[in-house]
Amino acid sequence: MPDTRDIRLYLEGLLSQAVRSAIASGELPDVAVPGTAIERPKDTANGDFASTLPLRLARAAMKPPLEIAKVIARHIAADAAIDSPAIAPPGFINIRISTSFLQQQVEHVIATGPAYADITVGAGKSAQVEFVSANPTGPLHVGNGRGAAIGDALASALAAAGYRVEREYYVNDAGTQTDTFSETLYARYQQLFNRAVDIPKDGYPGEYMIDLAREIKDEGGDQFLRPAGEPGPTALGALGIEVMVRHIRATLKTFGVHYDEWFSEKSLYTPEGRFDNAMALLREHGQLVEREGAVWFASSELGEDKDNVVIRSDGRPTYYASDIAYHFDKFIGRRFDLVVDVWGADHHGHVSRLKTASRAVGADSEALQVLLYQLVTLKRGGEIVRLSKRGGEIITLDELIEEVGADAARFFFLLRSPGAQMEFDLDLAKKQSSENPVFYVQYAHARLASMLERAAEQGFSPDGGDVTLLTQPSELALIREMMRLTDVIETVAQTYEPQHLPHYAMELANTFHGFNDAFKQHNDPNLKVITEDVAMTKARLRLVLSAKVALARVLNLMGMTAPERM
RNA sequence: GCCCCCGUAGCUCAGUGGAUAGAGUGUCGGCCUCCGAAGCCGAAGGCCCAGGUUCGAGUCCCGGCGGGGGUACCA
Repeated sequence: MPDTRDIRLYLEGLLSQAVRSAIASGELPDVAVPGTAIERPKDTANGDFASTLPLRLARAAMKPPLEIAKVIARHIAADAAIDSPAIAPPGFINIRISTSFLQQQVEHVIATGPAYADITVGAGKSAQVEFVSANPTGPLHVGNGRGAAIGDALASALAAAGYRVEREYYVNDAGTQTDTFSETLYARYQQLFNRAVDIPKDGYPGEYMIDLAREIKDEGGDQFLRPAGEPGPTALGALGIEVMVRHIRATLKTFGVHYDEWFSEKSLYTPEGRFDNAMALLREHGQLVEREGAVWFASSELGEDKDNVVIRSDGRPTYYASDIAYHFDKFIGRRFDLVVDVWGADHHGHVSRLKTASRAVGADSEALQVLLYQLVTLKRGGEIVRLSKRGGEIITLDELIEEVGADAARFFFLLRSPGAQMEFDLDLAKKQSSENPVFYVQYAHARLASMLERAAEQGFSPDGGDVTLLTQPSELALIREMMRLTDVIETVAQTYEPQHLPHYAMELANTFHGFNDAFKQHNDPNLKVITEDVAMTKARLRLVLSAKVALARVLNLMGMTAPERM
């Protein structure tokens, strides 16, 4: 018998066998059969799975869809995993999973444990998810938090889907923003020694630059001070970046994000390094042209609106050039099968030309996926604040975590689809109350945990429970809901949209609460988990244990904790 | 101007071309002598406008309207 992971494939097999059988018997004309025939009906009253195949075949078969449905349904072989199929107008075949199959899934979930719902669609391919990658010229802000939550959950989902996943942060420690940062830092540093200097016009006005200068002064004294009027030492800028990266790492660690690789932009520029390699390759292809004293990538010949500068007339490479070299390293150097870049939507103008450039240096055209997330609007006390790193006042990710906690922040960030602008209501996220949906899910986990604990106190253990005793609608509904996690993981891995995780988590929690309170609703104490019926109690504890495993898994995928008590 | 994202319930948002469009929150009404009321059950309330494709459109296409973002030898 199949299990949760392959039930859909199994049913598709049964279905296509039935179609072949119907054709062989002459009851169905020999027509081409489209794939992906099994879906999930919205309303489970219509079954656990359904096929619209008859509707799709109707035209080619020249028969009414309902009639086709009848024929195919009749040819579906009897199988222990399903009850006999039903048909519904205008031409659905509805399939209900058998009770014994559902019961067995409790054992399946418990047996697979923390790996429950792992699937194999990734087929062991290597995938890299690069996310946040904010310039180390300031602290992470709330918008970066959205990128962090999305990227990390996506990476987890891809891993669950069977990819070998690496998480990466691209550190922009080269380029003009770094220079501006260094100049600002040196100005702040000099101010601490009572020199009357202003920060550069396009510099970073934020207060954190003063804190950073002070931190460096406290550690290193006046060693970076140069005679008045002279530029600051390059070592100061480098140290500033280093400290800033340290702060960013600390913030992300608090947020529960762990990277496999912190990739330095500067490392692309070693002699004969990636930058040289990538540019040499483009030059070989005749795709670099010199014009107006600068070097341009002839991207318009590859379908872009216009050419883009890769090396400025002053000899310094552009950000675009760095990114070409960086992606050359990802695809050609490190040979990732799939690369997902998670970017803020303000970078969207860059997507097309990066894809073009990646292809030009030899990457497979489908291998680069850029996931854009729209900007975050903050709301506090009804006031709407736009996020801007350049503006003096920002709300940092640290402050957000401090205020609402990492779990709540992650949940809220994930709840919205990346493509939608989101409003982050600080007042709501702060509330440690029932208005806050994040607690709903964690509360369910805590109740599952305490139920097992309470049972243990009374001498009951799930060990040896007989799952075939689980026949109540509320019990079977909970199992059905647990089974959906594999579908959710597959969807996230295919669409790169992790909002399905929190939504599923809420539904699973809701189904559990329904199961848990069924005895109240039906006013039937026999529906309680812990009763005097020892066999029934053990069976239900087994279900509770499996539900806890499933809920913990989805919380874990979202990077949230699964509390034993709250 | 051109390009991208978004318009779904009072509010914040889900919704792989399929069956009666969902959740949270808010409003109203029930439920603690009951394994955790951070909970459960119920009610009211909605697809921006106008065409098209399809057996079938919230979903795809065209055109409007509205909000946001981009269009640098910034990143």
